[in-house]
Amino acid sequence: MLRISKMTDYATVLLARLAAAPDRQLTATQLAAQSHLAAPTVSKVLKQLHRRGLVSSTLGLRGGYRLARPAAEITAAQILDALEGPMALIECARATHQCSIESTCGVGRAWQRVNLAIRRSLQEITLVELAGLGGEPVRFAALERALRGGRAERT
Amino acid sequence: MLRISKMTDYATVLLARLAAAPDRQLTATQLAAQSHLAAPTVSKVLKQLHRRGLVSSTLGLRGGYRLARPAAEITAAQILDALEGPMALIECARATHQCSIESTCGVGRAWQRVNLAIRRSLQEITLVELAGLGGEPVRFAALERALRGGRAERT
DNA sequence: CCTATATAGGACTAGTTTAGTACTAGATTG
DNA sequence: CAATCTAGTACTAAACTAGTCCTATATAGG
Ligand code: FES
Ligand code: FES
Repeated sequence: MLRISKMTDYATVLLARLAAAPDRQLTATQLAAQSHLAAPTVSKVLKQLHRRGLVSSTLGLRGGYRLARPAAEITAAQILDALEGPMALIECARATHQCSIESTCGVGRAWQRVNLAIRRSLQEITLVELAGLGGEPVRFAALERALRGGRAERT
Repeated sequence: MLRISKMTDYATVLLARLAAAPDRQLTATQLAAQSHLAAPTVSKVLKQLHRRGLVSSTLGLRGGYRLARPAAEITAAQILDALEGPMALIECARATHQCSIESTCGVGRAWQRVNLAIRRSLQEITLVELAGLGGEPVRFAALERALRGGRAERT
């Protein structure tokens, strides 16, 4: 179904919260309350995000989390990678591709290009847009350009 | 990991085979042999493809499968839909979206747009390209347009 | 009419993945 | 030194996937 995991979804929500309060340090408990998510789950996701360098943390009393860098520098692709590892649409696209029928089918290569194209598109979407902080409605320039197919359209 | 299921991968391979022999009727066994896949699995996938109207079948002795319509009229999006149902990147994008935090998060909406954009891109990719039958290398016009970002690039 | 060859459909099982929870350890403040 | 945080890991339950198997039905040909 070409879906992302719930964890990744949660991660986006939490990152959006953090992006909305760039100067404050938020604890896992606070974020859980704000997001209406279970505390242990939130904690798990945040730990993962920390490990992948998307958030920075402070230990101890009065500790908490904050974004490791400005929201504009965090992309959808990075979030996906952090939670689910580098994406590969099909098995054959993985690192050690050992597809037995690769020589004859040629399909793998085609999917890989789809893969790459989607990935690059996701790299153009930042947390600012995902969090809806941009002031203007979310806008995926590249993808929309693709969809319009060159037709000029205003607003 | 944003991946498609093996079944969908198999489906693409099988459809590519059928596309390569548009005038012949191929049995599940023949396709299995050509693709180096297990016969029961191939059969299962073909049945699914038939149910979703991507291939037509002939029963009985000397029966078999063929494409229901020209390869150029079968898109990657249709194949994905056939095997996995309409794609929804996140839970909230599903038919009965009952996300408890939808009002406050806004993230769901953003992902939905990503979802839609990817989907439309997949609709521009036909089986001709996936099967590598086009003569020229696979070309995803819309997606590449998106990636170039308006920069002119030759070949 | 009977048999061999195909597809159609569904049920079933094993395996893998995901989601969620719990527990232990370490850091910081006051 | 006690309270409040995060860090890391391990574990369990549930969901999904992949693959197989069984039964029914349709067709061609002897
Ligand atoms: S299915 Fe792996 S390369 Fe074609
Ligand atoms: S997570 Fe469902 S709408 Fe935000």
